[in-house]
Amino acid sequence: MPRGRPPAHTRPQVVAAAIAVADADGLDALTMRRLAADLGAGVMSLYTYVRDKEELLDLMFEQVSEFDPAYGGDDLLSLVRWQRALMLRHPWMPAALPNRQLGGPNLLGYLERGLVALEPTGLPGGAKMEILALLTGFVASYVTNELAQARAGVTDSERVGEHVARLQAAVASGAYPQLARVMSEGTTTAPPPSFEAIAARMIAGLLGG
Amino acid sequence: MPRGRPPAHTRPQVVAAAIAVADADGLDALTMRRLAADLGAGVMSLYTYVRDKEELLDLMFEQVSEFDPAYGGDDLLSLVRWQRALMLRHPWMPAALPNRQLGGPNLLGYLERGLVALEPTGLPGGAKMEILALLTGFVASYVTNELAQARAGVTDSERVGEHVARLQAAVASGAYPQLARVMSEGTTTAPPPSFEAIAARMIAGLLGG
DNA sequence: CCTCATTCCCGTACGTTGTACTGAAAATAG
DNA sequence: CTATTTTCAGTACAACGTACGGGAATGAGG
Repeated sequence: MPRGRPPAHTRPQVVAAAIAVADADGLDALTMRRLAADLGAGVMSLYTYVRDKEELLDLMFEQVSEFDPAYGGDDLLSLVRWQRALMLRHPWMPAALPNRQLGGPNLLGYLERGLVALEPTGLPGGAKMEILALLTGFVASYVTNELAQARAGVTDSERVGEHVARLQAAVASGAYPQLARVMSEGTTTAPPPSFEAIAARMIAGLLGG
Repeated sequence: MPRGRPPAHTRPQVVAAAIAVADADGLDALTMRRLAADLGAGVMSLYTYVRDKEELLDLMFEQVSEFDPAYGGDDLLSLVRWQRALMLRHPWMPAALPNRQLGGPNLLGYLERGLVALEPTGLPGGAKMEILALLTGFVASYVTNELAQARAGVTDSERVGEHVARLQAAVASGAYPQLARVMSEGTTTAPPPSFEAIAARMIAGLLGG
């Protein structure tokens, strides 16, 4: 039987609460105090379940990254499709991606699947790892753009307002004719190619098409 | 004639000092106090030259991004080559890339050049912007990997040590055979394809090759 | 020369963050 | 009971960005 005072929570519970905060209010809102308050716990109690905030972020990634076979099999396009779905559901992932360490079975499973998919290429291991990292970075960039476009018009935030003003002033100077054309276009034109198409071409390019 | 007390520094000087700190000791070392100390100024004096730290980072990007024609002309491969050189020289750029606003002539010039290069594609403006953003994200990912590999073996840092230990434990479980192969390979195999090759294929892929 | 308006300098101070320290609280084992 | 072990959580600290406000240094007008 376990000795000592019984834990009031479990590690997955704490991590789930952190994910909920980040999903709802963004990564900046995820502070140890906020998390403790949401759990009804003392701030320092969290450190029973987590060494520090970095580890908490690692665990959030791991917990969120259970592979869903609905997105396909062990080919790169399926993996990338799955990553995009994850990041769209959890918009904090791209920003938290740097400095992450993949330690748990979910993320190691993803890595293994990616290596399997790259097996027929016969590339050296380092090159495979690099390709997987580049693909993840690509998905993060793509989703970041996607989310930024979804926020366009909704957010004003003072800061982007000034940015747009600066851009328009620069355009008015006449020194950037192509930029002027793009900005006058608005969003009325046809939508850009789909994620599937871009991702497929990117994979082909990375594999030496 | 300008009235009032004369400034003790100039804005480019302040920005240059900030770049020097980040180049030498990393982005985390770039605090307002450290910057003020390096300049021999009071901390709050910095806010005469810069609205806040975000703007300082924007100005650092702008100041660093003077285009060097030695890297080529107005084609995408030249632009990407130039971006990589910048990021290798200033390793803090990839990490500081999110939330940046390109306001100055250097960065707007880069944007204009990129749009010119994409002109023959006939794509809508939004798609052009997206391609440029994705390319920048790709370069940032690539350089991040490059720098991480350069640090491999040099840094131990306690945190990566544990990471490697976890990986080896996972590999020892036998559940990840491909990962095991890659880790046993070491870095003895042939180097991965060059940046030029990967970048060229990525551009071709993004343009619909 | 004096005064005033203007501009920059910068010490102090506040709120927020992650987390080290410490001791109380709650369980089991003997 | 007592001892041991584990978790809980209040207090406290260092570091951060920066708001505030008064002092200092200049040119302009009399």
